Amino acid sequence: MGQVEDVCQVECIHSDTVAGVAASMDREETLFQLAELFKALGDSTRVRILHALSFSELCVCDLACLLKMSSSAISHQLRVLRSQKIVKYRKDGKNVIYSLDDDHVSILLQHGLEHVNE
Amino acid sequence: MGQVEDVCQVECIHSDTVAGVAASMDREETLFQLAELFKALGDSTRVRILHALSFSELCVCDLACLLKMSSSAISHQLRVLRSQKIVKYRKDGKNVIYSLDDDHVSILLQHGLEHVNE
DNA sequence: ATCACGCTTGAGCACATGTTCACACAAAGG
DNA sequence: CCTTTGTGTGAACATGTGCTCAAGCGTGAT
Repeated sequence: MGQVEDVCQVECIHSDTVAGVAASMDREETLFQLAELFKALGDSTRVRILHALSFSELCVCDLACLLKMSSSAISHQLRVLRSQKIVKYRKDGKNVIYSLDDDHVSILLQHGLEHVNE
Repeated sequence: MGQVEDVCQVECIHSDTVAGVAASMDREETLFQLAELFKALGDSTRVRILHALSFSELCVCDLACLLKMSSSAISHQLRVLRSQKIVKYRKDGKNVIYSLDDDHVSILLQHGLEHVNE
């Protein structure tokens, strides 16, 4: 024992408040996806990619050039961003041109920047 | 050679566009802090904590009870959220009661949820 | 076809991260 | 005083993550 009892038993200090909040909270799965979304945004390289794409669509090579990183590294990160539908892409000959998927993303970046700038 | 050349040399496909974007981008430090903010939001436990706090202020023990986790684990995560000024707290006797720091946080959660819900 | 180029991907490795455990600390009550 | 309770923190461990390297795939040009 110790790891179970430490969970503060079934009810705790303000059990009525806790019950109310528990009833109001969204589904576990939804919150998990929300965390996955923020996790995808929570990397310096990916933030720089998205910030760049908020000004103009760019191909992988352009991004690599802009961020001074290998195109392999950029491609790996774009894969993460694609998996969360944060960026979309179109093919143009040999190039693959990426852009932000929708304006939700710009809005998130904008509000995030406002928080950072106090 | 190989790791340097792979950086796509100094200029790449659309060098004019890249130059324009490079001129428009925010400071590296700002974007790093933005990534740190999203990183703090990018965890399932922390998202659930914040979502709960969006309904009501709660003490550590309440959160532990609500999320069925040890208060130690909750405390560790609250430390991360404090470091990014995402939550604030006040002391009430033996209890420490946490709440969202400002409405930027609610807004970020809200827009994030909208993105998740397509 | 052959080649070059832009891009993607898997393996590997160094490093970061989340939880548990044990302990320490402060406040309230005995 | 001592004990209990709510909370914070460091070490340790397992797992996750980001980059490099090496390869492979498609497209377009020679």
